[in-house]
Amino acid sequence: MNSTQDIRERFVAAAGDLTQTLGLGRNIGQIYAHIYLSPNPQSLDDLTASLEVSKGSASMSVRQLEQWGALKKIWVKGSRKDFYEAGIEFGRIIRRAMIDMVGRTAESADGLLDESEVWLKQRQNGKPNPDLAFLNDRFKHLREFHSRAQGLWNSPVIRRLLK
Amino acid sequence: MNSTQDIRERFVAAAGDLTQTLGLGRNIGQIYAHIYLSPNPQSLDDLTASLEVSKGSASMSVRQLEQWGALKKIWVKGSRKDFYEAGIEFGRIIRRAMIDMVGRTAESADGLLDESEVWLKQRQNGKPNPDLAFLNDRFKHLREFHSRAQGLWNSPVIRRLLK
DNA sequence: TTTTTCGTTCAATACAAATTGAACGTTGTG
DNA sequence: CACAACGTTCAATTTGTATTGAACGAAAAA
Repeated sequence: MNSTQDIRERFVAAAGDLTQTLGLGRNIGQIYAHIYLSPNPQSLDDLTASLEVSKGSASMSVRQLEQWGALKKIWVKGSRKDFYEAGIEFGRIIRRAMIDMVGRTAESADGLLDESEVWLKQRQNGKPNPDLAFLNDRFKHLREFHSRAQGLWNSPVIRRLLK
Repeated sequence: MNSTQDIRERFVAAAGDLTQTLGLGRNIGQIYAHIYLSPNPQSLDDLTASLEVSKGSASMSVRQLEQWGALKKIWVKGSRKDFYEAGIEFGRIIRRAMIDMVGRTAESADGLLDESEVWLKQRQNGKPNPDLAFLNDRFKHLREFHSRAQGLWNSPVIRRLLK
């Protein structure tokens, strides 16, 4: 490694790989890493120049990162461009990103569980049914884990990190 | 919903959607959900019949789920097929899956951080350099979060859930 | 032995999502 | 006014990866 620029590029690449494996694209990670390691606020054109991404992609990525609190828009007098600097509260950022990504799907799964348990209760009057009993066990097990996970998510320990 | 089979199918679909948005394919979620909700151990052929997936895909998905402890191979006398039943320790499963997926990438990022800090220290002798100082701050910030995250990951609260 | 029944592999394919870039609306500028 | 400098949008394209299916090897059955 010869210059600070080399370090930056390696971090940008690493962050890109990370967000890639996480299912977000490469640009998200690269753009955030670049701005996080830049002393000065960066404009869209800075991004398209430093990283090699299209302006459209930069615009969309920046907006998403902004929604997660990962970037903040900065006013710079004398220029009518939008500049961005990095938010550094990783915990809050991660929390918002997770909610944004799996939130809807998870909630829909929760709803299905509720619905299924109601349906099951309505059918548990008559003669004993092994199949219904088995499903009932599974749903109970799901509920227990869901409850524990919910509790953990709201626990002080987690809140301290993801605050 | 008219029968237990309908419920199963809806859960299979929901699980497929969930693993899809998580970046794993649909099959992983569908296969696990199907076996989780099946009173009897299931063979590869059962899977290709119930869900509509190829045998190759079922074989690979089952192996991955097995590595995460999400499925256990069961011997059934009289048949030379492999049968599987569901592991129900979600916490352990999730933990293993996370390590398996982001582990390598995260470790490589850790290594880069170590490497960069060493490099930075070597250059911090001479005259004060604002650029180096800024990078130093960022690395320090990264280290702090990394340390907190590491601590949380190994905390009793988390271990209780992901055990 | 030959034949069938398994599970596995991997190159080809299909699919979903990320990325592009041209066209557009808006707002400042000369 | 016309023109330039922005950021945004979205259909088209590219990219990454999940999924397929034919070919294969192993092991039991006939």
